[in-house]
Formats: sequence, structure tokens, C-alpha cells
Amino acid sequence: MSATLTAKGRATRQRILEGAAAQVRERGVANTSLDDVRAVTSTSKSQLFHYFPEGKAQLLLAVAQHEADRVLADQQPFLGELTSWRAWQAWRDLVVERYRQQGQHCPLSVLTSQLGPTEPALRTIVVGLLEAWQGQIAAGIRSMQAQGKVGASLDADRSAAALLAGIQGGVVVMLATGEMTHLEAALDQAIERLRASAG
Amino acid sequence: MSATLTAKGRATRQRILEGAAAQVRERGVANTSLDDVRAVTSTSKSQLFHYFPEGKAQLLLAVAQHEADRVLADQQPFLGELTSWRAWQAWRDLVVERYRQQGQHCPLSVLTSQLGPTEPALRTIVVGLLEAWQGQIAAGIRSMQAQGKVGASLDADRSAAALLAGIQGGVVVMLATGEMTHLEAALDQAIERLRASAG
DNA sequence: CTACCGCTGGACCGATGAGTCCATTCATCT
DNA sequence: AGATGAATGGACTCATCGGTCCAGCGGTAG
Repeated sequence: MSATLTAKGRATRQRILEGAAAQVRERGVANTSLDDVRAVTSTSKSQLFHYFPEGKAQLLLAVAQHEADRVLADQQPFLGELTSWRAWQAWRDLVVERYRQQGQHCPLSVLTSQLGPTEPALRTIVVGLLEAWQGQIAAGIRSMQAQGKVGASLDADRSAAALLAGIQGGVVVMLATGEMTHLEAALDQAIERLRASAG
Repeated sequence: MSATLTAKGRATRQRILEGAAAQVRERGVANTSLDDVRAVTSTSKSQLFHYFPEGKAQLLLAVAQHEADRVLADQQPFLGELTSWRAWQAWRDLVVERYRQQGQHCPLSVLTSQLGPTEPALRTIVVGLLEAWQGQIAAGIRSMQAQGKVGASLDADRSAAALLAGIQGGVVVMLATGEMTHLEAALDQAIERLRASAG
């Protein structure tokens, strides 16, 4: 695309991006062709390449970034303010609810595994997401430690890592089985562990 | 394929299966064509369809089953005998080591996410694997409870579910980042939680 | 008004890859 | 030995899909 985009151009680009994201979410990368995107966004082939000159790879990367941004945004404001047990519980419920609604359409998982090992640029996006995620959890734990509500001897980073792993795994299991129990169990037990450490 | 396979036929079928599995592990489903399988197994197109008449879908399903069987087998004998803290630790080390060696080639993850949402038959395989996995962990927890080494009030199934989620998530994170820390943290904290429940 | 430039439509191309088909070889049993 | 059926080789077809190209449209600045 050219350096300058008009308002109309920006709108079209956005429409393509969101249409592609929806398609990928619903049918997976393997089952999303540029013609599908074209059809669902009411655009033409030349528009796709006008706004994403490097083709499908660039479009998918933009989709990945778009979805990654949403993941953390959807957990706010609680994830960024884990400063009370009430906030932790609200966050836990929000995460569960978010993935329950999302059902089997997990954009992160879809992208991680379908392009993960190969595309280094995509890896960067996923790694950035995981680091930011874990960082906010760890910040929450430290906040609770500062208030004496979580044991000071507990390793905040390691605990956050384990909690993040539990979430990721809970989502993986949900994608395979449709059950939320694993995600709930992982979250509940991690939080319970934090609470128990206070004494 | 015909109902009757000679010894030679069985060997060829097996060669195709393992070659396809290796290819999928190394390069992913998307980057594995039947021609690749043909080349790596020194077979011809007609052989592929002779032994897997329903084509690529059937072959990939067989690969999935093959890999799923390996996952639990590789964790033995410890996973089936989680009757002492020593066994738990040995199992934990084995899991970490197994995935460390495997690196970014996770057959389960590759298959789960690349075909997961679509193929119901594959879902069945993955669900079966997860249930068996969790079942053996839960059995280990109950064994420890019977010995009084784990608190009797602890919900074995839910604890096993959370532990399994931690493993899955640890692997997911490892696939994305290359780091083993999340898997280790998830395993260690889950086991620590079991130990702590005894008192 | 008009010239410019971004925007759009869609035909077309070339590569890839799944699946088909038939001819040939090989092993085994009578 | 000969017959039967499995095992094999590989050329071929057909569909799909990413990407190219060029011609036409439209809004906006001068």
C-alpha cells in the first residue's frame, strides 16, 4: 500500500483485517484462503494486496497482532489491578467467562500452533503477549505481598509462570474437550495457593 | 487397502506411518505433503493410497493415534506408579526431560491445534489421551491419600485436572518461547501443593 | 473543470498438491 | 509351472490458491 491512506482506505484495510481475523477464528488458518477473506469482506483481490503488499503472510501477522492485543485488553481492568482478593476473583471469573464465550475459537491457540514454530515474527508476538501477561500477574502478586496478603517468601515470577501455564493449559484442554473444569481448577488452585501462603 | 496384509505389506504401512509422523513432527501438518511422505519413506503414490485408501485424512489420523500412544508410554513406568514422593519426582523429571529433548516438535500440540477444531475423530483421540493422562495422575494422588501422604480432603480429580492443565500450558509456553521454566514451575508447584496438604 | 492519485474489480497465471489409473513386479499356493 | 492377488511405480488429472496485472472508478486539491 502507499504511504498515505485516505480515511476510506483505512476503513477498508480495517475491514479486511477484521474479516480475516473472524475467518481465522472460525475456520482456522488452514481453511482460510484469500478468496474467503475477499468474499467475507466484500473486497477484491487487488485490494488485499493493495493494503497487504506482502500477501497472506503479512495479513496473518496483522491478524495475530490484532488478536494478541485483544487478549490482554479483554482481561482489563482487573488484570492490571490485582491488588485485592476481590480483584483476583473478578479477574478469575472474567477469564473463565471470556473463554467460555469464545468456545472453541481461540485465536491465540489457532495462531500459535498453526504458524508458531515456523514464522519467527509470529513467535515474537506470542512471546510478547505471554511476557506482558505474566508480568501483570507477577505485579499483582507483588502488590499483594506488599500488603502482607501473600507470603513474602513466595517467588512472584515463578508463581506467575505457573499460573500462566495453568491458564494456557486450561484453554488447551477446553479447546479439545469443550470442558471448562480444567481452566477453573487451575485458576482456583493457583489463587488458593497464594492465599494459603499468607499465613 | 485389502483386508489381508502380508508381512511385507504391514512393514510398508508401518514405514509410511512412521515417516509421516516424523515429517509432521518436524515440519507440521501444513508443511507435510503426500509427496514429502512419499519421498521420506521411499514409497510411491499408489502405496500411500493402497494402505490408506481414504487418503491424507486417514493417514494423519493414524499418525495422531500413533503419537498419542507414545505420549503416555514415554512417561512410564512412573506415571503408572505414582505411589511415593520419589516416584512423583522421577515422573516430574521425566516429563521435563522428555519435552526438553523434544524441543519444539510437539506432536500432540501440532495435531491438536492444526486439526483439532475440525476433525471430530481427532478430537476423540486427544480427549482419550487427556482422560487417560488425568486418570493416572488422579490414581497417583489417591494412592498417596491412602498412605496418608496427601490430605484426604483434597479433591483428587480436580487436583489432577489442574496439574494436567499446568503441564499442557507449560508445553504450550515452551513451544512458543523455548523456555522450560513454566513447565517446571507448574509441575513443582502442583507437587508442592500435594505435599503441603499432608500436614 | 480537470488532473492526479489512491481505490477497486476481476481476469489471468503458475505452482502445488491430493487423488486416480493402469501397467508391472513379486510372493505364495496349488 | 502357472495362476492369483497383493505390492509397487509413476504418469496424469483436476482443483485450489497465492500472487500478478491492467484497466477503470472516484474523490479531492488546485
